Amino acid sequence: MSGNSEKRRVGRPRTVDRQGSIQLAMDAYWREGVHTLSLNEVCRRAKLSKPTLYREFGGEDGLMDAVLGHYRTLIVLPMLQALEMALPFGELAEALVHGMTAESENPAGCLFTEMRLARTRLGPKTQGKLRDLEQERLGALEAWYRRALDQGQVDPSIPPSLAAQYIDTQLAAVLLQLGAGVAGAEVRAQAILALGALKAKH
Amino acid sequence: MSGNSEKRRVGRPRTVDRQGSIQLAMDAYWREGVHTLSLNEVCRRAKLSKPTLYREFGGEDGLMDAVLGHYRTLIVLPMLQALEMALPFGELAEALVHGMTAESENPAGCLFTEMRLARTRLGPKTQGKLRDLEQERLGALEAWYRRALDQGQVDPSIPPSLAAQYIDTQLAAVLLQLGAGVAGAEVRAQAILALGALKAKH
DNA sequence: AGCTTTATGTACCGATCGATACAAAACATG
DNA sequence: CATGTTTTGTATCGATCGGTACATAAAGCT
Repeated sequence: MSGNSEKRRVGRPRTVDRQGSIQLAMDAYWREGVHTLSLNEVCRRAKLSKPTLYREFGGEDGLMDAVLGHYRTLIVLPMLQALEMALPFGELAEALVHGMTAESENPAGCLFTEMRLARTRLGPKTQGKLRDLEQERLGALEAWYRRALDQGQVDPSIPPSLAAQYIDTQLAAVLLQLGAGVAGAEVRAQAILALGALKAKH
Repeated sequence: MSGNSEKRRVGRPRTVDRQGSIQLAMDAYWREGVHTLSLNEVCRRAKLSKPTLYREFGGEDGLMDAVLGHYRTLIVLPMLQALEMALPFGELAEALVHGMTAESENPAGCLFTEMRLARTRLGPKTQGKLRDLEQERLGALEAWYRRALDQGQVDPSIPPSLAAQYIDTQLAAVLLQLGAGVAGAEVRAQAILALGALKAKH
């Protein structure tokens, strides 16, 4: 039972650039919206023929699943890691909001947030990965809040699970407003006001 | 030039029930989502043949415009009038949130909020009416905040225009979460926490 | 070279899309 | 009742949708 995963392969070798296509698809979904692109248009953007998309990803659901995974490693994980920084709650929160509202090469808004808003129209794989991402994010936010709680920086009367949901909601609102074209400064002011509600009264 | 608007009419009289169709269309859009229904399906729900829809409303854009107008008089205006009540800011805010998160015969979420999130996919008339509704709503919220300011109930360091935007954002977040299936109690707790950030410190 | 195996995209499928031409229906008028 | 006028929905349009059969290309094997 030597698990020789390198199975013997003969015939024409693969030439499909999966990672490249995933990147292109992510760009397209991000820039033009998840639900505005038909499958044909997605194929055009990702430089995939339609049968290749079905062969490699099993359909649009599989492609979105892969795109979401790519988005996680590229965007979500770095943001969650930023939560580990040893900064006072208020400062880290402001830094976070500043980072989100700053000018960026990426399109405004957030693929993750957009998908969350219309999850019923997503395939089962994509919905599953979306749920996983939400859990991961909520967990990280709750851990952050608990650490701040230990240091007396936040309001102890707020349950950490509620606080995590609240932060999640507020950060999603930031991205939504940015996506809708609201000016960064205004969004920032609102977000800082909202997150300030969590700070410890003294 | 007697503006006799009652133009002479001969021939077959109209049998189309505009108001009824608008109501049916609103129900359908609300319950099943604005962007999930094809024009054919909308016609089926609204009990309109497709040519009738084009004749009476000029297309889906016109129908949505009419639906949004109906929604305004039915849902938005009563809510804006509730802001006129002579209650302390905090109490009125809580009452508002309670009203929104309470069980209702209407579908969860909000047609207005859903349209705002994907306005780029709406027709020009609908987008225009959407902008008008937003202005009206923001104006009412700002007036509410100013009144509360006069009575020392809210934080004077927050500009009323920012406060109005903030409240608007938070109420939209409430409806979004409800539409996503989050439990009413959790949504309520978050909203009250968020709106509490506006209260005057003493 | 000839054969086998795998990868690839053209070209096509039926269904449905948004949009409209037009004939039948329903009434007022003469 | 016959005629004129307006309303209404059937039946149809070309385009595009998501999805796939199949001929061709490109490699290894003998």
